[in-house]
Formats: sequence, structure tokens, C-alpha cells
Amino acid sequence: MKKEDFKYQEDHLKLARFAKALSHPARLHILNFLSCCDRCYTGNIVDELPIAQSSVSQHLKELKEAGLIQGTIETPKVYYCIDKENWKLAKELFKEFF
Amino acid sequence: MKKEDFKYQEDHLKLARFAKALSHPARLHILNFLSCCDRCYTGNIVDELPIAQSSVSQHLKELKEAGLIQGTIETPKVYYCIDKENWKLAKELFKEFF
DNA sequence: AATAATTATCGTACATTTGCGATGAACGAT
DNA sequence: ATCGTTCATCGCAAATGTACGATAATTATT
Repeated sequence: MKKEDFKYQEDHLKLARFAKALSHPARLHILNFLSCCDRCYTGNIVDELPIAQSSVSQHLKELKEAGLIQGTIETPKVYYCIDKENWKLAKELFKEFF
Repeated sequence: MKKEDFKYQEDHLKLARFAKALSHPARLHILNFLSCCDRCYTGNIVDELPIAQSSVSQHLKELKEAGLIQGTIETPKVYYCIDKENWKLAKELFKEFF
């Protein structure tokens, strides 16, 4: 097979994206926190972590883009929670991989 | 709790390292390949991937440093295989996390 | 000794990630 | 209208990741 034609498996691409989202302890902490507290806003998460608010916001953005969390505006706060559908998908992909 | 004193959980640090190792499709492909073929050398892996030999070597190094694979020199080749102990640990950490 | 085979490492280029402070946007309360 | 609260985004700096070609290291073969 020619190198040019090679395509990574779709499952591997998806799994790599999830793994990347999980590859920082702050993001693991956020997910862990959200899975306990069910529903909480940015401020609570900032208080949970040793980094600046802007940095937390960036991590939240990445988790959201990876599909692992959802944000809901309730002005002036934003509530976050686990995206259960993608969470399940990620869980299954990891399980299948190992 | 003061920000200075915050420490990430040991499990999260370990899991983040494993996740980082899994965060690239080439490395997932390598691990998948190794789990099938049990034991094979660098050349086989290079043939499996669309990237240069030096790049593959770099990915192998990262997987080795993450503890997920082991290399055995059988000059002039190097055989690689899954590090079963850490593989199991990673599997359990992911399972526990989800 | 010279060559070939196999793999790791080096140097380089470019992109991405991580973190911070400052600023902006939205809105409720005064 | 102004202020305070809450959160996201911007701009920057430093570090890390990804890929490549070239080169080095090791050793078996000629």
C-alpha cells in the first residue's frame, strides 16, 4: 500500500481526539468534578483548580470541542455538565481498544 | 485551599500520561498492530504507517517512555511488544475513570 | 576493510498547547 | 447610567509535539 493512500481508521481518529482531551490532569479533574456534581458553573471549577480563570475557560472550551461536556448559559453564569452521549461513546471506544 | 498547595491526584497524573500517549492515531495504530502481531520489529511498523521511519521511531520512543511498549534488541533489529503490566494498569485507570 | 541492513538520534521547521494578564460582552442590581 | 459579577476571548511568551532528511551506531556479510 502506498503511503499516500493510507488513511487512519475512523475509530482511531475519534479515539485519538478523546485521548487528547483527556491528556491533561486539569481536564481530568474537571470531568471528574462534573461527573460528581452533575451540574455546576465555571466559577466552581475555577475554585477547584490551581490555574487562572482564563486557563480554565480554555480547558472547558477544549472539552466542549471534544464533545465531552456541554455548556448552558444562565446569565450571567454558565453551567456545565457531562455530554452523556459522547461520554458513552468515548467509554466504549476505550473499552474496545484495550 | 490555596492555589499554591493544590496537587493533582496521582491517578489523574498517570491517566493523563497514558491518554497523551494514546492521543495520536499513528500511536494507536502501532499499539493495535502490536496487540495483534504480538511481536514485530520497527521495519514492520514503518511499513504499516504513512510517515517517515524517523517519525515512527519517535512515536515508538514516546510509547516506550509512557510504558506502553517494550523494545528488545536483536541486532540489527529491534523487536517491540506491548508492556502487558502497564497496559493492564492503563486499562484499569480508564475503566475506573469512566 | 568495505558494504549493506536496521534502527536511533540530531537538527530543523512549523504547528499546537499551556498559561497568564488584560480586555470585552452580557446582564442584574443600584 | 454606572457598577459589579461572571465568563469568554485576545495577545503574548514559553514549552511541547510532529514530521522530515541527514547522519550515526551497531553488527552481519562479503
